[in-house]
Amino acid sequence: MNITEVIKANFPQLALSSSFIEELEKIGLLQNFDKDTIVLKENSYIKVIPLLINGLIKIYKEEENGNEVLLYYIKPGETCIVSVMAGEKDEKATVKGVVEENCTVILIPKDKLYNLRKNFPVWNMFIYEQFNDKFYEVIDMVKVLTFSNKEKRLEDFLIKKSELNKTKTVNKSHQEIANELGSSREVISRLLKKLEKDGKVALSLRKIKIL
Amino acid sequence: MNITEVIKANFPQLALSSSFIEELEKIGLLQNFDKDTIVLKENSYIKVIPLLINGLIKIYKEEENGNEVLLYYIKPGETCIVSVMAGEKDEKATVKGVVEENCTVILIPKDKLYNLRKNFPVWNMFIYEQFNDKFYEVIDMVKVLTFSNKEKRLEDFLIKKSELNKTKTVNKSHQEIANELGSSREVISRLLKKLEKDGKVALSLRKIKIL
DNA sequence: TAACTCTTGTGACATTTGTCACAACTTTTT
DNA sequence: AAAAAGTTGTGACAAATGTCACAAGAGTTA
Repeated sequence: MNITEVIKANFPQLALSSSFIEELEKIGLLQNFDKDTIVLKENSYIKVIPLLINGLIKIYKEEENGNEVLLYYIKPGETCIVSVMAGEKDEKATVKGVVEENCTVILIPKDKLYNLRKNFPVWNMFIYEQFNDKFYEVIDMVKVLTFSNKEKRLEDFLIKKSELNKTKTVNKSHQEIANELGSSREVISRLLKKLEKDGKVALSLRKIKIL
Repeated sequence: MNITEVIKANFPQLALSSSFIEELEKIGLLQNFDKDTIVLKENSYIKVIPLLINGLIKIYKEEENGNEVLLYYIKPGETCIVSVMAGEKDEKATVKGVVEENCTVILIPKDKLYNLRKNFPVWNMFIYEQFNDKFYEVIDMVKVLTFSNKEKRLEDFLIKKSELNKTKTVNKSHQEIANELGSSREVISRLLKKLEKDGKVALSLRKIKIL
């Protein structure tokens, strides 16, 4: 597996520029990360930017008291925009990132970012698009949080997560889901039971099948 | 009032590049918008991008049924990033923008964006920063919506709004606030009464004074 | 000043969500 | 197989929020 190949396969917009691919061959580094690796720490400086080839990364916000909220997932073909920004501005991140499924990534050293921004319009457009996508995802989340109840939020979460998995099941405990959605285990259990009664899901231990 | 002056006064990052200012003198257009002008319509294409010199623009999301959620305000020194993105991608916006306080803006035609992105790293950095700021604002909103009650959300709103106004009062009816926060008038009235009892605000008709 | 419109106050009640307590069930470890 | 650890189910109750109904106040217009 070499960089040119994986870029062409996963980042068609970037592959449009052959000079960009050449550059990436020079500065990029292929690497794997195992599940549960913390790839983005709060309050620490960014050294590298990942381009995700395989796997799944979860980006979330943690409160002082340990509560967390899921913000979004990074999937193959995407990068971590909060890392890009923190890198460009040489600032600390204020969100956390953890590997949800074993990952393969291309790492780009932070100090190469300026050069990419200056010389490769395709890179800038890519960043714009990435930012835009996640921005709208989070905006949509604000909408759901404002107008919908937990049941709808839970349904949204299950559907989105199962789409990312490309399977019809979500393998998480009720407690884990409660943490990601900022709710309590009992509430999630109750709502899941309701969804099961309504014929929308099938429940088993650590496994929710979407029907 | 000419473009070079207002750029230097309101957009220091952009003013770093004299060639950028020159370019803007060529393609930019100073214009005023009155309160309540709709500057960003849902489902319509973008023709111009605004750089805000004076005033305040409200960006919000509207649901099918007419409900709305406030997303953020654009203040002097900022641009409308959803417009920039929609312009760059030639897509429709999915949020709305309305003038909250009479505005002066520099308008940049949409079809000049590619050239700016290609030739002016300061412009790209500016867009990155704008995106980043609003992204974190919305992320913060997700956090508040997830972990805080309406009372906290209302307090946050009042403080943020009064800071933007640079006065200690917010001139809105309870109904208007309820709309922006996606709640009901009665709830907002009750919570405001509570904040008044707690000595945090003083209430009069269409006027909330922060103490 | 009277009528009208917009705005605010408030009680009563329903629904949603959170919290506590505890039982039961599954899987893993010993 | 027994014990332990992790997971799920559920009733009871509390707190927060939404909804309905209606009254009262403040400003505007006739």
